[in-house]
Amino acid sequence: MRPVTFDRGALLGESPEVAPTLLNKLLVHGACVGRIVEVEAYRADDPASHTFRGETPRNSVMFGPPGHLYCYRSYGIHTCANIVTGPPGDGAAVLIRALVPVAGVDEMRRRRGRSTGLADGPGKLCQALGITLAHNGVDLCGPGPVLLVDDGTPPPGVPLVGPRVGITKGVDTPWRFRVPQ
DNA sequence: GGAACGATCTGC
DNA sequence: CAGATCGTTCCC
Repeated sequence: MRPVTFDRGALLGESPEVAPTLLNKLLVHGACVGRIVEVEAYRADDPASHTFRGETPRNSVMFGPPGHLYCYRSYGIHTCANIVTGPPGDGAAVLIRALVPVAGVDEMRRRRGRSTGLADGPGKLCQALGITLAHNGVDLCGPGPVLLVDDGTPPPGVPLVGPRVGITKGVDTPWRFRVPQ
């Protein structure tokens, strides 16, 4: 199958159901391409979500249409990237937690200042791909600088499932999904 | 107006 | 294991 930008309609379901279907899709910025291998689901009725207490200037993109990129600053230092899911008004998204580098590895190494551990964390992958807060709100279904691409690789039949990490509320909700191995 | 708290990463 | 580092949110 020829690589195509992701079908926005496939993002309209509930965040925890959509999240595992995003595994093995490609995130593209310029020459840099990474395969999504770990994600977490967040939604508005979820105390761990940025949207739990309603819309604010920071999280407004999460209340917009699906297929857009929600970027935020974490711990005052890192940028993290989410794919907005559900219909407008839902306040749901899928956090991209890890990528496997596919192309543009030299550029990723240069941005990261190291040769390994390029994109195995939500802050690391944004640095590797050059995703910043300036990309908040861009349409991943195109046209735009950052794209979500389906190259025909299916998601794993049985993803690894577990609790989300780095949060203090909703810690028992198993909405973290990974490609096995 | 101010203080507390992170959906993290790195180096010690 | 603790420091870095700063925007967002909430409370006074």
